[in-house]
Amino acid sequence: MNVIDIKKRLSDKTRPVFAIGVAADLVGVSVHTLRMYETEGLIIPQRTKSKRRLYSQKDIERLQCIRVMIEDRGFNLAGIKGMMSMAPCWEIKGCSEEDRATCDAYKSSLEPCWMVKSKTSACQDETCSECPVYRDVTTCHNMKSYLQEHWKNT
Amino acid sequence: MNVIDIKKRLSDKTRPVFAIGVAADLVGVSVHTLRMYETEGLIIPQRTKSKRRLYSQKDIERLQCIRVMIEDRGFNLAGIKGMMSMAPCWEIKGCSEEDRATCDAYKSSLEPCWMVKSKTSACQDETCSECPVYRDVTTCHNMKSYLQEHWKNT
DNA sequence: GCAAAGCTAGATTTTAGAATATAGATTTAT
DNA sequence: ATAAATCTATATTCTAAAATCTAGCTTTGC
Repeated sequence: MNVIDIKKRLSDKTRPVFAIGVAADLVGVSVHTLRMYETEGLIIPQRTKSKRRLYSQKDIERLQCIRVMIEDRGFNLAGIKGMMSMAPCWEIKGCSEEDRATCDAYKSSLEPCWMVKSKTSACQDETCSECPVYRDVTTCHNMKSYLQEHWKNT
Repeated sequence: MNVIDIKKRLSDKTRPVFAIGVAADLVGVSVHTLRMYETEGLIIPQRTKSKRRLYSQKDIERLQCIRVMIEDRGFNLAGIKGMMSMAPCWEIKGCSEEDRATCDAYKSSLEPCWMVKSKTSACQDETCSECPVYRDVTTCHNMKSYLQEHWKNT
């Protein structure tokens, strides 16, 4: 690997590099809190072979957004999850009519699509943490204009 | 007024008829809680000449929705307010480019449009409690599909 | 006329949920 | 090899926001 490759790897913000203890320090919360956010469906860290969590720079930014929603805007975790559930995943993913008819994420708005168990063909083979629906839904940025842009492009 | 007129008035769900004490009983909360929801921007009851609150059947249903969000889905008031702020009011009201450029509700997603003070010409003369943006945004029903329908029609 | 209900404003209490701690096992890194 | 960090799962603590209460005044309705 040459110098350019190394630079690329270092600048890849989606590369999972931080152990949970480091991530907790960076975000300013306890490791337990990070696990709680994961249980609630707000964040999906990568895992090592032995199931240890690894967070990317993007994950850190996502977590900082979650903190903004909690500390500055007074949301609780259920509210953040509810906001994240507003994303029109079927439009973003280009689901067919058949996909929509059979997909729980299309029907329900009680949880974000990445928490829905029965996925349709458009999603079942994709890792949710790499999906644009998950990646782009960071509620501390202007969610309303995010939704607007996505509906406009359809 | 004839019998038909009387029937019409009785069946008008937007007619403000319940004093705050009655409304609180119907919803199952204290009068103080209803005043709190109003302060938070979740409900806009009509007022009598002497500033007493009057709630319609629609208001009762709206309040029941708020209770569902709190009790069943675990939202707090900030979260409900945040969800209500997602409505694309400028599309629903058909705001011009100029309206959008000057309207705080278009720019911000921190509060629902009916809480924004500086209103654009499309709204400044309308009573918010009679506006479709306010009326149709009841977060306990499927907010996601509500947003979808509104974007689709634009 | 007066009791009941409503008004605003502010203080107080309660409680759910956010955060922390504990325990026992496993993995990592020096 | 072993100390530090992480894992899951459960129990406990703490706090902020939801709800209630108080006070003084006004309106309503019998």
